[in-house]
Amino acid sequence: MATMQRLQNTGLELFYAQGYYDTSVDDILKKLDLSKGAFYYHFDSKEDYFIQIIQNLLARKIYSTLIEPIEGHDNPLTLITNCFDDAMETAVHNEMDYGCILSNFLSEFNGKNEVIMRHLNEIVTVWEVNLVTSLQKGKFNGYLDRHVDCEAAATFLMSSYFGVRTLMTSSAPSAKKYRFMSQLRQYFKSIEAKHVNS
Amino acid sequence: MATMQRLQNTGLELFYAQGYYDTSVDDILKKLDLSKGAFYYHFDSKEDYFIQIIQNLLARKIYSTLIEPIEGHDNPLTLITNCFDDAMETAVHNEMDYGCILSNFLSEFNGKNEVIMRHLNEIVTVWEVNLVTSLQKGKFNGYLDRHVDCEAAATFLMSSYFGVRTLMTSSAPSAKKYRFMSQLRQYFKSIEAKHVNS
DNA sequence: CTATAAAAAGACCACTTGGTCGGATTTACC
DNA sequence: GGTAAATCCGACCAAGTGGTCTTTTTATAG
Repeated sequence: MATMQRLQNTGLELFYAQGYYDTSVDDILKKLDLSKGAFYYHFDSKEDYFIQIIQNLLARKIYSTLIEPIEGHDNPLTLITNCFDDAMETAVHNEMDYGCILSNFLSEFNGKNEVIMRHLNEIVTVWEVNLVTSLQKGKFNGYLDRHVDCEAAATFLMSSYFGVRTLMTSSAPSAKKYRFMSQLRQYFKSIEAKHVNS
Repeated sequence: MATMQRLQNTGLELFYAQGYYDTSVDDILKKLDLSKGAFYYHFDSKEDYFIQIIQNLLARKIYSTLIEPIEGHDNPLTLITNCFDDAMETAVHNEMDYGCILSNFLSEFNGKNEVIMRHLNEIVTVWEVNLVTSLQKGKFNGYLDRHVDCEAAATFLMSSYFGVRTLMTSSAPSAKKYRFMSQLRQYFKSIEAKHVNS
């Protein structure tokens, strides 16, 4: 694999595990047995390096785990339920789970680095837009109650997901997941279309 | 005010705004016009310093804003609604809002410092216990539906609050708050007691 | 084989980090 | 006033930080 790819991959790994400010360029270089020269040949600075990681790796990761799974014409509530369940199940079985990458970076850079924040917020917006669209389509297709505020629902869903991933890291992730999912279903039941059929 | 108090106060301030690892002892000392000697006379280390801040300031702060307001014999759903609304309203009007302190620290120290994590988790647990108790009492008093899983509801509430506070920092905090609250009420409507009266 | 550029090495730099320590200065108390 | 303890100062240290720069290796095309 090309040096640049390896640098980005282990960069994301370490930044996720230790945070951006607590991970030095030397840490990454040591792990890959590379030199300063190799690093600064490919990247202008640590910040430039991180931004490229965001765009190349983080954005795709969020897309494949949180956005792509909810695209489709089925009931969005079902899709979202399964999507969250899958994502959390992966976290439960991951011994090195440190919460939602995106959420962690948001709180790490908030108020400290505007440039990086813009890139992170872009990803958040993409997720939000896709969620809203999915919910609106679901409403149009008769899965959701007509009175549901889709923007509000999207915000609520994103919030709860970010939060539960943080909470899962503190203790008993499996129990947290189970409890969260039960209440998510409860919430979904309250916004799904009341079937006036039969 | 005593030096030790000043150190702890501005310490919490800076750690909240810039994060623990990106705030140096010198930063704090410079802001207070104090010397290294003063600092290390009062505290053994930066970590010891932070732990004392957690126990003396953070714990009280969480208690007064998130725990104490939901104690009482009224409808817990109303109390929680008002509590969250107040906390978020304060954040909206705070130009220097960086999200929920507790949530931020959790994601910063997760997987990096077990000692500090234990102290943070303790606060989380206290919050959780109080929420569960409050909900159970509400169920007993006929405010909540009999089938509600109070532990699960507490996890869900904590998650969503942590998450929305993170989301609020990225953009449009006021809108995020409004949307969040509307869906929180929606959720609460689904777990409140179905009044079979009249 | 050779010329040329891409890629990587690693010594080096100025600066910051958490932490130490001997001494100076306040403060409290007899 | 004297004295002892509490408080604080600030020079100093080793280890690390992001970043630069010259040199060497490696690949590639003629």
